[in-house]
Amino acid sequence: MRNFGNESSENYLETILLLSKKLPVVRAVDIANELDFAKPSVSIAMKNLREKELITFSEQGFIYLTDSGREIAEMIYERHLLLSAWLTSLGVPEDIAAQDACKIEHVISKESFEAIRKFTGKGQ
Amino acid sequence: MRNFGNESSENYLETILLLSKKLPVVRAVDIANELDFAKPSVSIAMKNLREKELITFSEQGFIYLTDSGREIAEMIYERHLLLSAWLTSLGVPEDIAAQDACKIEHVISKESFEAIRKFTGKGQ
DNA sequence: TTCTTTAGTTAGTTTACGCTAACTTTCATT
DNA sequence: AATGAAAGTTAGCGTAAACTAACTAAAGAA
Repeated sequence: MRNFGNESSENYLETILLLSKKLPVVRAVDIANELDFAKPSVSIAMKNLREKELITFSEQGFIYLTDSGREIAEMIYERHLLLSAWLTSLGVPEDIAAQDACKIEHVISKESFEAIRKFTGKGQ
Repeated sequence: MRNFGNESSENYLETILLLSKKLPVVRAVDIANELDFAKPSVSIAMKNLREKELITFSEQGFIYLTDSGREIAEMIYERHLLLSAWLTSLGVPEDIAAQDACKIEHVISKESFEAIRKFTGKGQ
């Protein structure tokens, strides 16, 4: 039952990807606002992500995904989109579907996700 | 992203229900063996569950679900069975389906679970 | 130029939830 | 009766990940 540490990191990476689609640059404070976390929480999380080489900082402190960070972020984001679309198609209200997708996306196996993808026919 | 404390408790309650179907009585050590946790971890978890009035202890130290504990345990167990059957039906290997169900069952909303149940037609 | 706001960091706290080491109690066997 | 295994508990540790308080540094406005 113990947290193995991936979930929180995955969530930050996904949020960075999301914000990079909406904003010209991503700063720690943007992430804090998006996730409704305190600034120091984000600051420390970014330090950890940088140590794991999943993000880099520009001179001005802007945050960018590395290749490996982007790979994780895109995987999670894809899961998020597919899972929430799927739940919505089953009649779950959009906001609840999104919330659930946000949880499931971090715990589901590759195998199960691929099975759902094939099943929903939204493959590749 | 913080753990709000339910997941671990739910898992213990589900395990107690499961063991009560297999064994004449359930002891802390049986739970420790089933979950592959150390005895003190279970001891402390049981103290917490008792404080929340989700289990009781007999004189001999046997563990029983209260009505509210059983309600949670049965809800989670039902989710487990349905989710793993569903994933298996999509072609996910049984052990992986069971593992995933074990995670998803704790984070999915009532709404989404009911939607899946209706969809799979195994409802009520 | 000085003052204020904004962004980021550092230090230290909290809660959850695993763990080991070491203790007691009970019970069975020699 | 003594030994030893099994069950449970207590005390204390470690880690993850959030938090607040309080600092620095940069940038804009009076």
